[in-house]
Amino acid sequence: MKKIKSAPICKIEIVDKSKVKKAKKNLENNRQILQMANIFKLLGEPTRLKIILSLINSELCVCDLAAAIDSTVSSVSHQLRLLRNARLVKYRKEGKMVFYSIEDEHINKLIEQVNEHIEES
Amino acid sequence: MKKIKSAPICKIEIVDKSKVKKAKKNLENNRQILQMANIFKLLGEPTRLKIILSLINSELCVCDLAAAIDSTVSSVSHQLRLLRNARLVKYRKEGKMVFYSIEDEHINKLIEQVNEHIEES
DNA sequence: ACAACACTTGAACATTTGCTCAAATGTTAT
DNA sequence: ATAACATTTGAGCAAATGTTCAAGTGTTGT
Repeated sequence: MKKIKSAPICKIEIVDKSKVKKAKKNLENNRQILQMANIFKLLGEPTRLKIILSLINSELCVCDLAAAIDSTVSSVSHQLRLLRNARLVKYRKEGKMVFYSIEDEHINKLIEQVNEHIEES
Repeated sequence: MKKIKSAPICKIEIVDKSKVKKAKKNLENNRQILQMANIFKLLGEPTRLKIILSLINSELCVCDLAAAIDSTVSSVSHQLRLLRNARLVKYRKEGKMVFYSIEDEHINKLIEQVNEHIEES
């Protein structure tokens, strides 16, 4: 049943070649995977997640965001830049103030999904 | 000259107190937020995300997983432990081999949601 | 023009974290 | 019992990352 060929990384052979092949099919689009990982990573930091959660109800200026999540304006601004770049939040300028809000409702659905997962454990 | 208007964290006052209050309401359950962030963080690393994506079609043993994502058995095993702890994957022992699979379908839905977000940019 | 303000940005620092290597565990076969 | 094997685990290290502090940008009001 098992075949013996020269070992690549593991010492053992691949156990089920067809399953590995199928699995690799899901990994073909590497650029997309990195993009997905980046979105998840951004939501995976408490500070940034709190920013997102704060923005679910309404837009907020940077200072109010800092107050809401109990952080500093500088730290929040740094994180907002990352969220902006990934199009998780958008902003609107009004005089010297900048109001941030959530870019689209996929984010809200992501939050809901994760909550469902958590509530079951 | 300096101007002191009862400065809290920012020098400025909170601009919209009611909105900040609402925002804070979403942050009350800190334990839950940390749990959510942890799930996102786990999916936010390319290696781990690839593991999850590989497991979408079928269960795989550790060695085949390593082959699928082009990594080492040790590295994969380390990451699997984290995914196991967060109940993102489950496992089944068969002799000296261990087969991993996805714990529940919320994970698949998370992946779908993120893809929808990406496809729009 | 000047100062105050809301926000952004860069650099330095400490912490976190993923990978590698080596050793350990537990299972199966001889 | 010994050997081979699939997987796990711990320590060490380099790279990534979040926060802080200070300086910079652009806008408003005097």
